[in-house]
Amino acid sequence: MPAKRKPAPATAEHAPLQLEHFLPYRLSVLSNTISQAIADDYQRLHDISVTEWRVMAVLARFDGLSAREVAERTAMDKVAVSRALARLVGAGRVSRTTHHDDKRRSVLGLTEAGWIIHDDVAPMARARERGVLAKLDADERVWLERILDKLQG
Amino acid sequence: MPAKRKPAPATAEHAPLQLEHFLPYRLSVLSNTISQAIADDYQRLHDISVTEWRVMAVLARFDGLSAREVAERTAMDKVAVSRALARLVGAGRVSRTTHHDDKRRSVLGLTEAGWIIHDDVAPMARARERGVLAKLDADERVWLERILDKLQG
DNA sequence: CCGTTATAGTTTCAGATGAAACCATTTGCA
DNA sequence: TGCAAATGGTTTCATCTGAAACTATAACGG
Repeated sequence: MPAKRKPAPATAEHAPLQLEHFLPYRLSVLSNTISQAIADDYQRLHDISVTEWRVMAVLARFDGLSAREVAERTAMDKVAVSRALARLVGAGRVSRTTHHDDKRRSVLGLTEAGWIIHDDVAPMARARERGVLAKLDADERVWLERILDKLQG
Repeated sequence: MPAKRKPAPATAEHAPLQLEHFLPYRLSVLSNTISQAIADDYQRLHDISVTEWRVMAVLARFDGLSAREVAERTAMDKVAVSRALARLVGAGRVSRTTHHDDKRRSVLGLTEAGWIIHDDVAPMARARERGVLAKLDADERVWLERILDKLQG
């Protein structure tokens, strides 16, 4: 943590933000810390990026999605998804065929190799999540769930 | 192949993550949504990036910091800070002098022009924060505060 | 003092990113 | 039908990013 410093602003008429109490900033720091810890886990073991992992996670849950649907479910943009898919298909972790009715769409799914990686990474991700939640008691966990639901809606 | 897509995974032995209930993922989406909304505000009005705004916000609060101290307080890396400072100083929004005792350190602060931008952006950022918090009732706001404190510690 | 090590900050390089242009296919509708 | 608009997906381009190398100054140990 930073050392002590001149606490007050020069002139009283300005109203500087206090980042350490500013919700958007706190969420950003917290989120980046947690996501980075998980990413470190799987980047060390498998050669895989955050975007690639998100694509794999969603294909593990929903088989046969198109690229656009993957983008929707991961909240990533379609360029990022396209590139992640190129790498994943190239590495034999995801299979891609063309939709028989609509030749624009691809039909995506994990391959056996993809499942092996998934089954290794998913428990690590869950363990990290548990590590975070362990800092809260049962009440707090319930409230957090509820608060996130409301903020997202 | 069964009827439509979107069903459960093929084999029951896999345990796919449910991203929509996975805390790290939800935090990431929420945080990005909020931060992006604020960034849109000030990028439309002033030509300023997220990193630049963070540097300005912290200098508004703590005058005379060095670049390293800014990096600490913003949780950004020193390369990002260095580059943001180069642009800010170039644009006359931040002043930079050399520390009289230690010629390696810089001594940073907002200029008048910097303060004008700060005083325009800070209220917009606060308004966005209020908009988010307005989705919660008083109880929930208290719990959120408490939960963030515990998760960060 | 002098050499080693540590620190502040910048530059370089190589990869990631997103907006917009692009191609192919499908859909809407006159 | 036929053609404009919409959609799925990829490529391009310009920017952003962080790790590691680098420069300059300061601190430390003998």
